[in-house]
Amino acid sequence: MNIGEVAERSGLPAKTIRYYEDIGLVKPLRSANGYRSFRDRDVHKLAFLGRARALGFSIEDCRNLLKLYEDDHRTSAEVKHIAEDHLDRIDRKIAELTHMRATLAHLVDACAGDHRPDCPILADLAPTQEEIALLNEAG
Amino acid sequence: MNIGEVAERSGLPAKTIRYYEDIGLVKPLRSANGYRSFRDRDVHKLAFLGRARALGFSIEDCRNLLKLYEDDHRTSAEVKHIAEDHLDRIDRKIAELTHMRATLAHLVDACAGDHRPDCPILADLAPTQEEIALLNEAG
DNA sequence: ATAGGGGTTCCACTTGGTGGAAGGTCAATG
DNA sequence: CATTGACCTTCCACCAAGTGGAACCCCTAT
Repeated sequence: MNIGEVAERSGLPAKTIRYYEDIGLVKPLRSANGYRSFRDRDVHKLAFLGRARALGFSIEDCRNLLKLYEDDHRTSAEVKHIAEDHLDRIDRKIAELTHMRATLAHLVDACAGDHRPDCPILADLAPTQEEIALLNEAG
Repeated sequence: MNIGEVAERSGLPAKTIRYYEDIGLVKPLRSANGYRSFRDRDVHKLAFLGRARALGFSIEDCRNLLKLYEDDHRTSAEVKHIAEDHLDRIDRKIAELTHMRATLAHLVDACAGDHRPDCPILADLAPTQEEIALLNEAG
C-alpha cells in the first residue's frame, strides 16, 4: 500500500507518516521504485499512534505504548503506569490553565472595553508603585 | 544595570532576557564594554512581560500588549480584545484536555494494572476487528 | 598573573510536526 | 512517442519559546 492510501485510511497526513518513519515509529518496506510499501500491521500501528496522540500521549509515550502493544509478555501494570503519569501531567496542565483562566476572566470582566485608555488588565500587568520602588532601588 | 541584576529583579533568567532583546521586546543600551545596560523602563517592561507570559499570553500578544501599555492613546477595547481572544484559546484548551482526561481516567480505571497482559487501555488504542477490516480492505 | 564571577556571541537542541522546492515514477491521453 | 497530472521521493527551512553549552572577553581582588 502506498503512502497516500495509508494516509487516507489512518487519517494521518502523509507528511506525518513520513515523519513517524523518520523517528522509527513505523518501518514500512520499500517497493522497487523506492516508494514506501505499507503492510497491514504498519497501518494498524499508525491507527494506534493516531489514537494515542489524540489522547495527548507524547511521542516517547507512544513509542513505549507501541512496544508494549506488540509485546505478548507485557503486563498491564506497565501500560497503566504510562497512562497514570500522563493523566497526572494532564491534571497539572488543567490546573495551570484553570488558574490562568480565573485571573484573566476576572480582569476581562473588570475592563470597560471602551474608547478610554484606562484598563485594569494593563494595570495588573504593569508593576505597581511599590514594585517599581523595589525594582529600581537595590533589592 | 547589568543583566544579572535585572534577571534577579525581574525574575526572568538572563538567557530569556537576551532572547527578548533578540526578538525586539526590549532594547537595552550598551555600555562601553559591550555589556547590556538596562534602564528602569527596560526592567519594568521585563516585569510586565513576565506577568503576561505567566498568564499564558503568546509572545506576539505580549508584543501588542506592550505596545498598548506604552501608548497613551490606546483604548481599553483594544486590550480587552486581546485578552478575550486569549481567554477563548484557554477555554478551548481546557475543554480539549478535559475531554482527554475523561477518556484516559476511564481507561486507567478499567485497567487492572497487574502482571497480566490484558489491558483495556491498549485495547482502546488498538484497531477493533471491524476497523481492521476497514483498514485492510479497500475503503 | 591568575582566579573568580561577571558578561558576550553563536550554535544546537527541544516537540511534533508542516510547507515548499526539486526531482523521480506511473498511468493515461493526444 | 511525448506529455500531462497525480503520485511519490528527499532535503531544507520554519514554527514557539526558550535552554544548554562552548569559546571567549571584562573586571576586580589577591
